[in-house]
Amino acid sequence: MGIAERKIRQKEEFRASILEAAWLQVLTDGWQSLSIRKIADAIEYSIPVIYNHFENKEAILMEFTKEGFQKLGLALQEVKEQHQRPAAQLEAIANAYWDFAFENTEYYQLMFGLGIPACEQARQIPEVKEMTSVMISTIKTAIAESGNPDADGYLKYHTYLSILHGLVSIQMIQKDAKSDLSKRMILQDAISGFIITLTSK
Amino acid sequence: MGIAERKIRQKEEFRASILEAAWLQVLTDGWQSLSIRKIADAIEYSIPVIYNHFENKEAILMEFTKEGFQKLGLALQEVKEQHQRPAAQLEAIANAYWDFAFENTEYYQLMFGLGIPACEQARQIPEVKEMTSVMISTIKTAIAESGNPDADGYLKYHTYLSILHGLVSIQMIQKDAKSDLSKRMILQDAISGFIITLTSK
DNA sequence: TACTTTTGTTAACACTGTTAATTAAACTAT
DNA sequence: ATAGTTTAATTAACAGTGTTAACAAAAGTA
Repeated sequence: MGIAERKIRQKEEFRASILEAAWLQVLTDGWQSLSIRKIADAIEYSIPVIYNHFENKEAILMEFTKEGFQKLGLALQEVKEQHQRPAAQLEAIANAYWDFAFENTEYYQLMFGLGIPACEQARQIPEVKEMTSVMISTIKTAIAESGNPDADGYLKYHTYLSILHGLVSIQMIQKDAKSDLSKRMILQDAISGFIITLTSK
Repeated sequence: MGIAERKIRQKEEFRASILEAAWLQVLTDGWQSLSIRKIADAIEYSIPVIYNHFENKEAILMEFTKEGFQKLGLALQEVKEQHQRPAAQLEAIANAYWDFAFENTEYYQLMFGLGIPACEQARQIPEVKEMTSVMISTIKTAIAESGNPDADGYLKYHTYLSILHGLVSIQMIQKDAKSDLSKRMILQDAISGFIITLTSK
């Protein structure tokens, strides 16, 4: 009864070809341009066959999200093993994380829900500058009054904003995971850590 | 010649009514559900009139993005003025930033390009756990071997991941703004700061 | 060969953003 | 007040999107 096996194998190949065509599209024009019709066109089948293998478009994107986390996990594990001291490991992991994100922007955007069209030109908005200036000025005076007056204000500002944004957007994705209080503790922890490294040398 | 003035005023009112209807829709069902047709329906006009006031849909969303940054900027400025010491100001700003984000999630998502559909259920993916376990285990051993063995590993993990994700996604938005080297310096700065507060008391 | 199950296609539904052509309204000048 | 001009708004369509019901074709089974 190898006939059933072959069917399963064919089905698996079909599924893989869908993902392959979809990923090619994502790599070419970004995940926003992915459409069922384009996939169907690429694999030279009619549209509804795709729904025999994936419940909907979201399921296809979810597949890549999983793949992304898997790849990232492996990459982090790998660099970790190349170091002994935990501090060195954490540094290596951070660098690997960074590299993964920018060498696989499509993966990363899917994994963390990035990529609203309106944000593409967001950096040119004057309101952004006005907001950031509040932060920058505060950080600069903090540095000036600290025991480490030759720290780079802009660098520290980016660090500060990144910590804030990272905290917020991570918590925003995993909505119900934590209590408001424990979320606030994470914020407190990160910010107090930042302030310490900012004001002391 | 008050007639020209009135026209300008009417045009401004029209524009405002479009934004009002659009924002109501965003608040009700999220920015992903916003459509030109729904706006036209809400203001009881035909579809193309909207294009007399906004170049396209993106321009409408951009308007809210600007509004968001303006509101955030004002909120930060306000809390800053309530404190004297820069360190206290930075803490207050961080809290205000946090509050703004979660009291105005629609604004925040627009401002930072968050909200891909596939990410809603992303926390249940097993691959995520496997990736995070690499980080968590490293941090826990770092804590154990440090002079501060009673630190909360999960809390520090969240801080670590948030810093990384914040750095990445901020840099991803403002693509060309900085050189790769200066970006890497920001990463280095943030991570070394984190490690210091992690391993030392 | 006849029957059943699986597989694939056609065609449509209900949406989306955007725009050209056309009509209705408002204003200007005679 | 009427004729001409400019502005405003509408209808209708184009080109897409995800999704699905109804039907036809192929494959496997008796």
